[in-house]
Amino acid sequence: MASAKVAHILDRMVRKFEMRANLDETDRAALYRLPFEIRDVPANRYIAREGDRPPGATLIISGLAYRHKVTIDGARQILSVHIPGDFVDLEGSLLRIADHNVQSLTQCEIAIVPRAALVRLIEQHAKLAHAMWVDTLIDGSIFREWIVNVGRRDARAGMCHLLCEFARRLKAAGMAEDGGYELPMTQEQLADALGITPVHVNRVLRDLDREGLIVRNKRFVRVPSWEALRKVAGFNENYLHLDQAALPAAGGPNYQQMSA
Amino acid sequence: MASAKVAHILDRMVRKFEMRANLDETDRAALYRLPFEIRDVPANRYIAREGDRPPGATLIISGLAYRHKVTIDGARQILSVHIPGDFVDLEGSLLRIADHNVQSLTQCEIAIVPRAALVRLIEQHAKLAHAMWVDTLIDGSIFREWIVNVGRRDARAGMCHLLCEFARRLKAAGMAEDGGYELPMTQEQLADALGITPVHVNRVLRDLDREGLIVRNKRFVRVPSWEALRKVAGFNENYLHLDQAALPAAGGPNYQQMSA
DNA sequence: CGTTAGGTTGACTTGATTCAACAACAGTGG
DNA sequence: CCACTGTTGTTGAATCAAGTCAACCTAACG
Repeated sequence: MASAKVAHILDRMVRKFEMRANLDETDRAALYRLPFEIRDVPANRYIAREGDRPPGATLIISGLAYRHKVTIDGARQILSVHIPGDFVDLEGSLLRIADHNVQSLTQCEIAIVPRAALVRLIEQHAKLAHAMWVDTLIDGSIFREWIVNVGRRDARAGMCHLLCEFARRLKAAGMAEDGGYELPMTQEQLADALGITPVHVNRVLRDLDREGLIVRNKRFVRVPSWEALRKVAGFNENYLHLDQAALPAAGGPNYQQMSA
Repeated sequence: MASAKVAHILDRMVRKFEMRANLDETDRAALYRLPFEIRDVPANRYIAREGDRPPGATLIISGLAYRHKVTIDGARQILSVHIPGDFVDLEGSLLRIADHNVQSLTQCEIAIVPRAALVRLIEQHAKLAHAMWVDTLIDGSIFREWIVNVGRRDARAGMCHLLCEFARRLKAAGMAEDGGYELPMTQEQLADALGITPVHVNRVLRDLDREGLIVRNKRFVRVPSWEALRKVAGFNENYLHLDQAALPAAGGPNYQQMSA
């Protein structure tokens, strides 16, 4: 396929799904043939709202976005942060109703894929459906880790864990160097991700800085020792399933070994 | 199919997946033809362990089970509670490695479905794969609500929310009357689900009881006014997606209306 | 009938919140 | 170019929700 040779706006997404299942050339071509509409979104705009039934699924092309919910008394909880290549509301297309909000974190380019096209795609390409399902499973795994992060880690450990997760995911996406990265969130957003107050975020970051666990320069965070940070966080990256290569088909070459 | 006529051990699971996609007779038959091995599990036993690669997926036939993770310093966080008809570790079969533990809450009957059979099933029955995927999406939605529950609700509201969720899910599964239900967890387990201490759980329950929001008799919880409890919890059941009927196929009768 | 798991309560401590003030900075418009 | 404005970040002091520690109670069970 010619489209695979030149840089394409859907490349990141395709590359991700290639890691989630054994796609063949037909699958890849179908992905590249998906219709979509590109939209530029300024920072902090709603992309989908709880209760909505959006017209299509949203794919992040560039920039970052996050999911969140707001409690009855107005407190916000951030649920996840998404990077280019992520679909942020498959739920909206496959479930009846969106159960959470999606908002742009930075300025974003997004692609809206009409629900009809997406549904057809997964009906006609079992491997792609499988890849997306696996993606949903990994999302679930990350949600679980976040439950632990807000439920059972104190602010300090929780913050370090969040920093480790960002680092690892941004690096895997080729968006961060080893030395550190641009933290894409305000302290208020960090607070809403950790289930604490912005004031406390500030104090925790200050203390981490004083201890030398991180070095801040504006929003750029340099980490002198990942080992030290991971230790404070109790960070184990298994839950990100970054190694998730495609599973062999039933009866395939690795199959015996796996069921043993 | 004869097997659909008499009570069958897989009925609950089949009924659930029927709600998740438009299954046809072939799909249903394939589900009933799944090979499995029944196992009796006493309360509080590990069913799967973090880091494991279990030989198959575990389906709960009777009893309750829960997922949990343990932090580096030994604190436990419960991630979800599962009822009969739920697969509790599809992750184990579709991802490389289990990222959390699964334990029986009460005495359980479980069915172990060999990974091979499951993989074949989803390769040969796109609708079943779709149903399971939708199920994974709903699991994800519940995880998100739990992030909110531990992150942004105080102990009192969190407890009420948990009580509402159990009530609603148990009722949907025909396992609770309107008046109340047998709370299946110890106070320590409730604490681990809410990210607080057992002592505090005790005090919160005592206060709710004193206020008349709940009436306790051993572990049986009677709720005089669901309305009142929902209000304290800020409970909105959307996230459970209980109405999740099967989505129409692309081009099906409801399709126009939906993409409009 | 002792043993153990689960539940209950009080006294004290602590991690995090609240409130309030102020500093740094970017963008905007006169 | 500078004053004005809003957002983000920073800090101290007081307060509070939840944690800790420790004692004791109750029911189930071999």
